[in-house]
Amino acid sequence: MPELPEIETIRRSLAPQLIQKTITAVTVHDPRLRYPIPTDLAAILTGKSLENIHRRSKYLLFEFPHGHLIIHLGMSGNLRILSPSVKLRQHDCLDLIFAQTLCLRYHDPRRFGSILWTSDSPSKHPLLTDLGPEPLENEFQGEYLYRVAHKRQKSIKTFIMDGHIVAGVGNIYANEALFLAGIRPTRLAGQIDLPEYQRLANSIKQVLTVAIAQGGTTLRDFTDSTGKTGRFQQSLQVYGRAGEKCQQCGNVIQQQIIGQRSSYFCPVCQK
DNA sequence: AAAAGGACCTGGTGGC
DNA sequence: TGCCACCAGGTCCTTT
Repeated sequence: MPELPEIETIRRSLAPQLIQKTITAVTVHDPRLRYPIPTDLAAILTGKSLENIHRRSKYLLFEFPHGHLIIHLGMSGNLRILSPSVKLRQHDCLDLIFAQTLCLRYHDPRRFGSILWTSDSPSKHPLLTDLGPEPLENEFQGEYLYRVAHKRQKSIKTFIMDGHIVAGVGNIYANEALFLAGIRPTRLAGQIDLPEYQRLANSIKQVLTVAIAQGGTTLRDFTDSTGKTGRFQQSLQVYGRAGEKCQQCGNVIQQQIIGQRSSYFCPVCQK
């Protein structure tokens, strides 16, 4: 479901409601995610106060005095804040009750998500330690992409969707950023020059920044923790628009599978 | 080392 | 209406 802007939107909707509140109950309804939810989560969290919520790539990091709860939503996960009396639905996996009144409920039909606990620095967790730079940080620039792409033979689209190269760019925003930069998604990463990479890095920053400002992209079911949908789908230039006219030049948007993922581009605007 | 493909899951949609 | 194939916002693991 969610890429960086959607996770950031969720983080921002959760933070004001939950920070500084104490967990009064924890219930694991169904531990079957990509990795099983720790069975001792209630013992770990009950009575602890949430100090902050951070984001790294598509991971949400819930900071407690003695460690971090790491949550990844996979393809179909979502987090809602509900009254604890709201009835469970199928695929509800976990309830965290804050201050006896707020229920943070994790729901995930496809069960590709993860809920992990670490008492160490989250950046040292095996799933996070090898992640690439955050695209909205200053260290992420075209020069960096150009350097790490040296002699790489994979498509540029697959390359920027690799979280070990740059964190948080998924299928929607990879397509959109390549359109904005005027780069064909099938080009090989090692054959793109420095000026193009500078354009691409700036396009990634721009598309993610605007998407966050719009509350993310709702294709079918994304909402923030209060149930609000995103608005960025109205700004999509190529994703999901195969057969429609390019809004820049009028030519027909093409669709092609690249690295097993649907890809969309304008054959005129993207060289 | 890097690339390609499979694997993990369920649900919605469109075709027949 | 029913059945089936295909598709989906992610990412890890195995094989080549």
